[in-house]
Amino acid sequence: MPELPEVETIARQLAPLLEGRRVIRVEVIDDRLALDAAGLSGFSVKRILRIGKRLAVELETGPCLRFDLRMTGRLTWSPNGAEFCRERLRAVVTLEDGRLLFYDIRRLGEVILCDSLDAARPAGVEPLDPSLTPEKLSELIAGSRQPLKVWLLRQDRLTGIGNIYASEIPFAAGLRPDRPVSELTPPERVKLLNAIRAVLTEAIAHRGTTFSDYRDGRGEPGSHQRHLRVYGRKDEVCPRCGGRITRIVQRQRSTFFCPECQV
DNA sequence: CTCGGAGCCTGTCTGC
DNA sequence: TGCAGACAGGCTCCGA
Repeated sequence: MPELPEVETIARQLAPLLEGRRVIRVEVIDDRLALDAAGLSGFSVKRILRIGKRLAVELETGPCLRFDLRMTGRLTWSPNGAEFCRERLRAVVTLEDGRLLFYDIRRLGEVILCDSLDAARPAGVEPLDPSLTPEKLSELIAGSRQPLKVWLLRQDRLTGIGNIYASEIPFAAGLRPDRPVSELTPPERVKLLNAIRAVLTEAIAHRGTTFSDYRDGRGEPGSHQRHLRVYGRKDEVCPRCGGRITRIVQRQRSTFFCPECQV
């Protein structure tokens, strides 16, 4: 479920609630989560931040609890005294004045204890980091014969883009998602980089995209689904050229694009 | 290295 | 109504 904009939203909302608070205990409810976090009790939360599609809870003493939400993972803050649902609750981090609740319908999510923040970091480059220049993007693309959309999903190149934005970005760039990425011209690579930034930034401003399961750190749905140009809009009219939006399957996953104005 | 497919899970929707 | 199949925001593993 959550991609970079959704996890960024959750991290920004949770940070002021968790940072500086002491961890009382970490409770693992779903035994699919192979997590022993007993050693974290008593230490304070230093920072909450998003890295790629992951949410990291960094402790003062160095270790870091890493939440991979995958398709249906959800993180919510519940202040002391508030009622909370126990259904599909997979883990609970109890702090001084409330609880961080981890829910996950499909149970594909993970919670991993890392030695440090750096150990929790994925291999790829952050797409919104200023260090991602057109030259750097070309370095990352070099040698790949994958189609653009499939390449955008590679977390070892750029980290944080998922299936929704991997359709929205090629549309914003005016590029077909099935173009081999290494065949993009230098001007097309600049367009691609601008589209990556614009699409992710706009989605963050809308607190992410909600179809069914995603909720932000306050338990509220995002609003970016109202602003999606092509994702989930098969057979609808292209908002740019009036063409017909098409769905194709790449690597067993849906891709949406306009065959008229994406070249 | 790349690629395609299966698998991990649960839930919803569609069509017969 | 019942049931099979497709599909869903992700990722890893395997063999070719």
